[in-house]
Amino acid sequence: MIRIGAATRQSRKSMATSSPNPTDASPVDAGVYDATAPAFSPLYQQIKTLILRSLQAGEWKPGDMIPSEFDLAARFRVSQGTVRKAIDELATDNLLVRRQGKGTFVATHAEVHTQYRFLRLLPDTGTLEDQGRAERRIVECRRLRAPAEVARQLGLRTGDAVLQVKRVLAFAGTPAIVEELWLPGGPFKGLTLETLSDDQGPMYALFEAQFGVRMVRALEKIKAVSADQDTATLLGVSPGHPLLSVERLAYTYNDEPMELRRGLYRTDTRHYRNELS
Amino acid sequence: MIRIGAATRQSRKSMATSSPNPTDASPVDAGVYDATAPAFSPLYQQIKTLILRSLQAGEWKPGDMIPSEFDLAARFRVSQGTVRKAIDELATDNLLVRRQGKGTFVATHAEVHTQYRFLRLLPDTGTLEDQGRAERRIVECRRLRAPAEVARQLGLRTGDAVLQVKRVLAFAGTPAIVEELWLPGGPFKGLTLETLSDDQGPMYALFEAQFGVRMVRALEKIKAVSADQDTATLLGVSPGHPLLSVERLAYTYNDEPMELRRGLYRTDTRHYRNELS
DNA sequence: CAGTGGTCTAGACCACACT
DNA sequence: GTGTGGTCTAGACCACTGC
Repeated sequence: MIRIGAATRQSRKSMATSSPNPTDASPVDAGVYDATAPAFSPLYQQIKTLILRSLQAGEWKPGDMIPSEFDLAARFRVSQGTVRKAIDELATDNLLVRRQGKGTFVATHAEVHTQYRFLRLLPDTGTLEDQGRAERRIVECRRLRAPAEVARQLGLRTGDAVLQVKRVLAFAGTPAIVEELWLPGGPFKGLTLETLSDDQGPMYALFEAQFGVRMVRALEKIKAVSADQDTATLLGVSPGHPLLSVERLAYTYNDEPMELRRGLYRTDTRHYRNELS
Repeated sequence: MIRIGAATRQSRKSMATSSPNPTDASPVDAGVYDATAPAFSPLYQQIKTLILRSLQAGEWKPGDMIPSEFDLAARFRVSQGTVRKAIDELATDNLLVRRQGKGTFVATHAEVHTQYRFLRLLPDTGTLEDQGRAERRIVECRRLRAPAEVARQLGLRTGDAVLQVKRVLAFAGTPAIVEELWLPGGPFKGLTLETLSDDQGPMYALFEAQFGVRMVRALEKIKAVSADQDTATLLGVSPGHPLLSVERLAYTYNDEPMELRRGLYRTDTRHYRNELS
């Protein structure tokens, strides 16, 4: 039954920028048939997009409480249930955190709970607490021109400015991870070895606080490799020792790649944990 | 229907078996304070449990369509919205699959879509289709008594009957994976090397069809190791070659462990893919 | 066409946290 | 108490599938 362009159901959604009244016919409603019309998009999806836009724009920062469901419903001129469904999905994606009785908050990496969402190396025996906090040591922080492959993955052009960081993580004095990071120079202007070294919390928390860059999701490619001479020295193993190679591309809002990282993990007494479901 | 434990809000739901009228005081409502009272459990959670129970009992088998939301609402004497929320969560957990216009179905491993939910080894370049179907070869299938460690992980007693299966997977003629599986003898009574060899589909699909065992989720522990002599021969690499060790404990409904598996993956031209979010 | 899941609303009431 | 998120209902209507 004749659906065109934007919408039957959606006519209501123009409310944010124009009248919520169905009498205001948009161009697409005027009978023009568009074979490439976008698929139907429910109201709550549009609300979700609007909230996401506010997050990106920094209207609410990590850790902030966003307006109540009721307030948002009023702002967007929809029912609370519709806002609710939008927030539900954003919470499922770990962009928002709901706290009953308190409110809904912008997710942040500066919480214990999300602390180990991205670092999946766990001790074979005992608990996380047993191994204590990871001790970090920044080995290097340089500004240079992006090699072709790095540029490609970060969505930059070859030769664009990037930052290269190298660090070692240890548990109870024993080095376990050596990592190399590549960050786009623009968003991370001003990042120095000192900034990184002085910080004690999770690196992604610092990225949020200092540069307004929030990592939202990441893709990892894992391989088994042999330790080369340099890495072997840093990790205290012999050359040739099997190591886990973890290559990560991390994205901020809107699927924009913001960090390329390659880690080499010792897995003698630890393992990379993954849940399949 | 369904209520045990305690409840304020739940008074409504006892309507099926007793009066919905608050005047009928249940023991817990009589002013007795129970410090160990179970936490509040919403109606939709209880519905979820009931549906799960039907799944476990085999009332609806993998691939079957379950009753419509309306029918289930009538059966459980709740509103459609409540059933909806229960089904939503079961669908999120990959236990059910919703198909608009058709119905809601019990998830199964015998679908292309879920085919690679558990096998995460992908080619570094090109697509899944490029590498073609995995060629499977069963090397061994023995019935024996469970070693202590295997028994512990499968929730059996040391010495209980278990099946041990060993197989090799290859892509385009090149072996890439050697796997060893341990299955509890009871649920898998009758499994033979022939059964396994004759089957062409995913192993978990065969488990569903032949033994009524549906794998629902799994936990993997990943390490980097060096190939031993035997493995090196099977995979066509030299001893000492770095390999990915993937140890998986797979669970069926109700978090019951049903399979222990250890795979050794070549990662020269392939990688283990993981999405963090 | 009828049957299924999907969206949206409006309103009532409960649980939880803070003040 | 007030304000927040959480649950539940009842009903309307839309979108998709297949007869």
